Amino acid sequence: MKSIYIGNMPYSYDEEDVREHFEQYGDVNSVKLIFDKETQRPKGYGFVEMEDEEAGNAVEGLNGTQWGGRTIKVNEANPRKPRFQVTRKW
DNA sequence: GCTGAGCGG
Repeated sequence: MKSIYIGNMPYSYDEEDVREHFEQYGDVNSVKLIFDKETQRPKGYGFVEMEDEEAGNAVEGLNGTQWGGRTIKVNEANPRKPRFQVTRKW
């Protein structure tokens, strides 16, 4: 499983919209969009979890594409704090 | 109710 970073999204996008884009490349395990904890406004970026191959395809296929008129950024996400990553698949 | 760098409310 891989985490994918999505940036520069339109603020109007929600997790369902993101999921639909990524499901063209495989099964989406989870979608997480980041909101500002104080104002509750979307920060315009988020994360998607997919299987490794499908994640690669999705990154290749979706990076630099236009979502609602905005060119989004799609990349493999940085690993989070190691102690919080309890679910490893080794 | 807009805005626009960024890696997790």
